[in-house]
Amino acid sequence: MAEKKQYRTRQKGEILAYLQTIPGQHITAAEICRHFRENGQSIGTATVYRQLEHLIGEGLVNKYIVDEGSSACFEYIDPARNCHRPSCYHCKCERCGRLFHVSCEEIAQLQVHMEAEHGFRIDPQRTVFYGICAECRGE
Amino acid sequence: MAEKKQYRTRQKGEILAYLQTIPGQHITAAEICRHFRENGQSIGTATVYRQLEHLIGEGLVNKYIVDEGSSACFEYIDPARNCHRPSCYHCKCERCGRLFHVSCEEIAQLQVHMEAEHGFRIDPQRTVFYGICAECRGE
DNA sequence: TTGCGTGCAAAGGTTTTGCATGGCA
DNA sequence: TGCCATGCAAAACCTTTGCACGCAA
Repeated sequence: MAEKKQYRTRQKGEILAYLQTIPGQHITAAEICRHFRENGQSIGTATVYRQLEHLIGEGLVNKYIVDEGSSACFEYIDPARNCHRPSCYHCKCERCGRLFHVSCEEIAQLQVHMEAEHGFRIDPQRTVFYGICAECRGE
Repeated sequence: MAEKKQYRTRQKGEILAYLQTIPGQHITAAEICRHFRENGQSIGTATVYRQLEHLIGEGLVNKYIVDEGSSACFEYIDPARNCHRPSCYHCKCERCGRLFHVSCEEIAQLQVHMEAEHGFRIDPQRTVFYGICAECRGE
């Protein structure tokens, strides 16, 4: 893997800094653009997409396809909180839109089972459980 | 829910009939269009999308958003085989792009666990496991 | 100076929508 | 005769790409 030389630019720094203020939250490329536009520091759409791609490559950001027709969601992953350990998964509530982290023995077991019995090695970083969260079901 | 009156048309019948020949397989709207174009029975793109939407509403077809940039996948659900039982999930290989069905006791158990312990009711229809399939790992 | 990054606009691809026409009941 | 369905094209939408210029190292 050839490590490409990367320059530090204003846009790159600002995008990362902004994402770090909302770790674990879903956000679209368009929303990132809007955030900077409203703060008077406009960043081009293409640049946002290109920087997000870099961050994904560095493992700092995950990308999720949540709905059709709408745009993809990006999420900052705090490396310190080590949220990408093997059995840490994401649950997305289809009603309130919130994103939860789940990490437990049962999921780890399923992961082992899937690989042993079905030959399928799950990628926890990209896999998202969709469903309804406790609060939304209670109401 | 108001049942809308529906007419039986050539296009509707042909789309459903074609999908029924490939139950459990994934196909895009464009591929459906191409199939009919090649058989000399052209059906407009808009019509295909509109009919697929009807079929989704009737529970005969499922729609999956697997990747981004590419088109959505549709799949005929045989009502007799009841393939949308609670523990039927999809696995998408990130390398070869194939989409597999998985239905086993372990996943069903995880589903129960997630609801009991984490209060999260998984929606199997929308959840997709991403990872690497057996063949791609073996090579 | 080198060459990556940026911004704009245009292109690319998928899906939706408007509108006149066609066809089922 | 109603009115849903169709087809075409245009629109809407998200994302990528081409290109000239800017800027970090």
